[in-house]
Amino acid sequence: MKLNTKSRYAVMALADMAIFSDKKAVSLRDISLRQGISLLYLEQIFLRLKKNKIVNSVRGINGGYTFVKSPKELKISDILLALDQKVKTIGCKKDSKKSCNGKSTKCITHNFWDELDLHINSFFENKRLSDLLKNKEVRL
Amino acid sequence: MKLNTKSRYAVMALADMAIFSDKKAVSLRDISLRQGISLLYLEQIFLRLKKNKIVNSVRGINGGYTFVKSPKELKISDILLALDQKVKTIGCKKDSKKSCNGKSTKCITHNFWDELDLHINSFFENKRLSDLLKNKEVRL
DNA sequence: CAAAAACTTGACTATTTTGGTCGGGTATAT
DNA sequence: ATATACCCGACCAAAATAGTCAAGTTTTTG
Repeated sequence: MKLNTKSRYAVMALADMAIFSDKKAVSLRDISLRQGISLLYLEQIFLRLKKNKIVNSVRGINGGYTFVKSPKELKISDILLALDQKVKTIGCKKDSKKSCNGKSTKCITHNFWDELDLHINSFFENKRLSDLLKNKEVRL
Repeated sequence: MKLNTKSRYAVMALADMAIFSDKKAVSLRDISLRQGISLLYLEQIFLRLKKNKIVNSVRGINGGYTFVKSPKELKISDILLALDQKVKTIGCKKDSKKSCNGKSTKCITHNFWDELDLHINSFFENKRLSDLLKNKEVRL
């Protein structure tokens, strides 16, 4: 079980933004250089962050991205959601026809996976972006 | 982020075994039929469970698999480990040359991912197979 | 003993997901 | 004007996933 790079890079990039955003917009180029993430890939990621109202964009020569919510208010779960990465450990879906494995009843481990999802998602729900930056010296 | 079917089926199959093992070995054929998992796939899974001392096998006509540890003692983390599925949310490794993204320092979000791994793994560490079966009516 | 049930094992494969890149835009500050 | 930076859809190679296949071996029981 692992998180994909898209989600990971998104959190990294936004953490970077949080550190370096002193009112001004932060450009992807800068983030790319500081965090070692491909610029083109970052564009793809920020497209979705923008669509999901995590960031605003500023075009033009001193452009870049700014936060919609402040890092203090921005939940990690919001970020993952923007990238379609909510945790769904299993396939047991509430399909109309069959639940779980084609049986009419829930599979024996169903409740367990539900618990797991809850356990993981609550972690992301309770973390704000600003929490990641505590005790971080800023490296320039 | 999702668990693969191998781990999922392993837990399901072992839960099934726990319900139906009244001293006797449980055959994969029975598990396959009850849980709707491909027999051939189950074989692949149980091969690894056996190699990792989660189950013993009994050959021959009334053969099947039995538990090495009782379901009361068997941790879910043991099962996942047998299938190489310990949680490792990210790539930040302790490589000798570079940590995280090629920088000499840990990436800004490193501690966060460590926390996440810990959070998830502790869930699996604290669950025993027998815990999944509580409040379960046995369906025949 | 023969036959069937059940485990053993490695190799193989189709599909999907991942992790990006490419190319051609558009907007805006200086 | 022009350089910088966002915008966006299409594309693609490689890896992982989710199985299947084939060809066994072992053991019980009729």
